[in-house]
Amino acid sequence: MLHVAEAARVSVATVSALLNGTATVSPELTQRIEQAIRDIGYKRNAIARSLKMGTTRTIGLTVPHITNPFFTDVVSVIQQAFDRAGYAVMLCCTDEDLNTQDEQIRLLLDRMVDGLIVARVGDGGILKGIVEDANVPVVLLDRLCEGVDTDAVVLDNQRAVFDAVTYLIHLGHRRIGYITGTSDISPMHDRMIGYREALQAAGLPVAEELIRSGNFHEIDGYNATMQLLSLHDRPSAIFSANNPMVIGTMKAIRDIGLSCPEDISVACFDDFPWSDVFVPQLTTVAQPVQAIGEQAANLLLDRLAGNRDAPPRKLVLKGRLMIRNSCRPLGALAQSVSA
Amino acid sequence: MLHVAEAARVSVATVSALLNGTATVSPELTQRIEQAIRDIGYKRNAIARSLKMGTTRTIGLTVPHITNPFFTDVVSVIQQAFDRAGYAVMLCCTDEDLNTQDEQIRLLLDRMVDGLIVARVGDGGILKGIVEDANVPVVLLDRLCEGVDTDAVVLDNQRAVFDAVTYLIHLGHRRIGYITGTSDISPMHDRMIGYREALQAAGLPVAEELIRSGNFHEIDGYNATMQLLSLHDRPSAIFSANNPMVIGTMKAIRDIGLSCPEDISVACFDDFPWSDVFVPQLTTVAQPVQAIGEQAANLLLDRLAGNRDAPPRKLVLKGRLMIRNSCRPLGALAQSVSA
DNA sequence: AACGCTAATCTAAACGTTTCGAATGTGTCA
DNA sequence: TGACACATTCGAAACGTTTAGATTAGCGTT
Repeated sequence: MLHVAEAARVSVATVSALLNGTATVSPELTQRIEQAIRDIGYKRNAIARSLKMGTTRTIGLTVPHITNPFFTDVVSVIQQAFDRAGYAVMLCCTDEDLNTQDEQIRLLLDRMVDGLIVARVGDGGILKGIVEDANVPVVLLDRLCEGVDTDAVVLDNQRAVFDAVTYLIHLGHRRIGYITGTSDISPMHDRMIGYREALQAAGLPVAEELIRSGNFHEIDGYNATMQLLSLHDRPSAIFSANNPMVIGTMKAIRDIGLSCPEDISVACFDDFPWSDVFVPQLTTVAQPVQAIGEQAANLLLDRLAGNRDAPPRKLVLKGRLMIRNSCRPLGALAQSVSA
Repeated sequence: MLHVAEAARVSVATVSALLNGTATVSPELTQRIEQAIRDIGYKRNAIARSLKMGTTRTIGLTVPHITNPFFTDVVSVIQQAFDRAGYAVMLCCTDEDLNTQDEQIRLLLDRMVDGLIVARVGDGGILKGIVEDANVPVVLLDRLCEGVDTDAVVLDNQRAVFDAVTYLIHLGHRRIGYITGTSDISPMHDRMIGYREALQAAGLPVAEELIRSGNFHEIDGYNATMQLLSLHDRPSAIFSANNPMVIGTMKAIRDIGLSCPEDISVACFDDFPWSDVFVPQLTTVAQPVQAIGEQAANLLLDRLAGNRDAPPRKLVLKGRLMIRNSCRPLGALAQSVSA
């Protein structure tokens, strides 16, 4: 900017005023300055600007795994939304590890991000302190966090699983296996409640041996399914509360020599682009990823626009059961269908 | 830092020296400073540091679509690699649009990223100028760019498709449909050459009506496949050079009442986690995503470590044909197999 | 006792902006 | 003609660091 000012024979203050439109500058100087900018190929240094202004027009986004199709989609939507608003997005993957998350949040804060969108992990770690200090607005994504009172966008997980399991019950299933991630995060907790309540509402017992948990990875789904299938009174259906884990479920079913849906019905959380292309077409609970991403972005953008004092807003969106053909009717129902 | 210095009754220079280890400071002052840092909860401001140092420990990464499973995986690997090295990653999605890409690169450069990894779009746009000015190192990912001479990591696309199409020919296929993305990017260009050469090497004619192109989206694959399947002498196999488009291919086959592989064989580029779980298990060309991401990160980290003057390095990795069961043998071969 | 050496610490300038308040010039009005 | 308002431009401080060079203190030598 100094060079531009010299070349245009004006002060840096005038150049700045022109660039920001903070004061009127005469047509003559405008002309000279613009010429100088072109000649020099000048680009305003956003770092210096950030230092002075205290704002970086950058936000931080942390998710457990970007390869989880739910997060892939949500990240994509969020990125686009902030791109439109002229913000850059720093992306971090926490790998479901609390220490990693804390470290990354610190990294982002050091870099003076204007806001944070967090699909948190563990108990939230330093998040609590950050929200309380209230210097940078935080939006919780997908997962609430006990003791952290801030904007959030989540799914009505309990209801979504309740509906899915009720659907299985209506098909005639009585023993329904349930595979969950670690229950320290709210969606897993709420989904489990949905499962139990659906059974109870139908007057069915909750058999603890049908509930298995793992650490969100394909291999965990595989192992959990293997255990369920080797039960002497094995379930006729399995619901997987996590998308990557259902891949393991399908592989286990195949490896054990069974087939879906003939021998065992399968449904899972989170839709994905391939789900209605292949056989079996998987019945899933689809999250409104577009809406989730946009709402999260909007909440944060609203705070960034200056609306700091409004009380925390919690948006709860509805899932949608995508009924395909990976679950088959049992007993009397099966006969009436096959007849 | 000023507050810390005051609280510890030292100068800011001493605090800085301690924090950076650039000079020895006495045990006594060390003690006082560390205490003050704890008391105040001081965090070093990375923006001010960046301004002074001219480095942000942040890199920019642009890809066309993060939802394309190839890019999802590569982005994930790259993010992890830079995270380990203490760098933050700014992610941008260009949506296959050159103007968007130019704008995002400018945005990243304004923010003084230390380096750039670009899966470019169109003809590269302002990339050329940036590489020539050589202020910030650039690594090309997946796609080379004419006239842009810099580090790059790409696949041997020609060879990969050559192998895949040759495999189809060995199965007895003579009319092989080919669906490509827009040919202005190097992988699409090279893959097409691989297709043509495989046919020629086998003494087969290249029938132009069997070649269709689209814009990388599912719907384009759908339309292209519909056209191929309504040819009066329709192909017995289809190779899709792009992963998202193959979803459209599968849907078109289903909608038209055919089935894969019985009526038509399908193979495509890019492997994905679901490919060996469902029916048909898709035969794909798997890219070594882990290696691609790591190599790209390493090339850039090497430049960032100071190795600026080495000539551009171009890494060409090999794809791997994952043979599953979406392609069936034809003619005499089919009989010998079914016998 | 004066000197030089080393180690520890400090002062102050710089990085590239923004912005406040002052300075300058021009035209209007009494 | 002098006072005043207004529009335009400028000088300089500030944002929070790093760092070169200056200063100081401590200590062994001669």
